[in-house]
Amino acid sequence: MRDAFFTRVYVAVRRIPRGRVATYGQVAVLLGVPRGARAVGWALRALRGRTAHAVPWHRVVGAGGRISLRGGSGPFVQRKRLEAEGVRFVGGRIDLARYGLLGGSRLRRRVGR
DNA sequence: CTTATGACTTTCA
DNA sequence: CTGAAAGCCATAA
Repeated sequence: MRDAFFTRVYVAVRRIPRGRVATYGQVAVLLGVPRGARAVGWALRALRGRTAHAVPWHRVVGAGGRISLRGGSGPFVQRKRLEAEGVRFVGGRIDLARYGLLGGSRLRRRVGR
């Protein structure tokens, strides 16, 4: 089965719940390619030219919760969309511990500190 | 098959 | 923290 690698990426990204984000590396791991972060980016990049796509690409960020997109209005759009879903940016970064795909910690109920 | 590119990640200075 | 370099994957030419 050598179906398009893109399809797998899109499926994985679609699995990301609303209000949550995942890193390229995480998606790559889910696909079975821990080091295929770049490949994931390549697949998402292909969406740019697509008109209709049900892929929440804005939920995919770089390591550390930082937007990897560069140039153009990409970064701006992504941030805007994430904020619209409830994702909070702190210092231009996202707290993966909370909004991360595997964010064990949930909002509300401060763990203390 | 070889090169080049890129929405990545990690490490070192 | 910022910047450069190397490593890894998939695709295009």
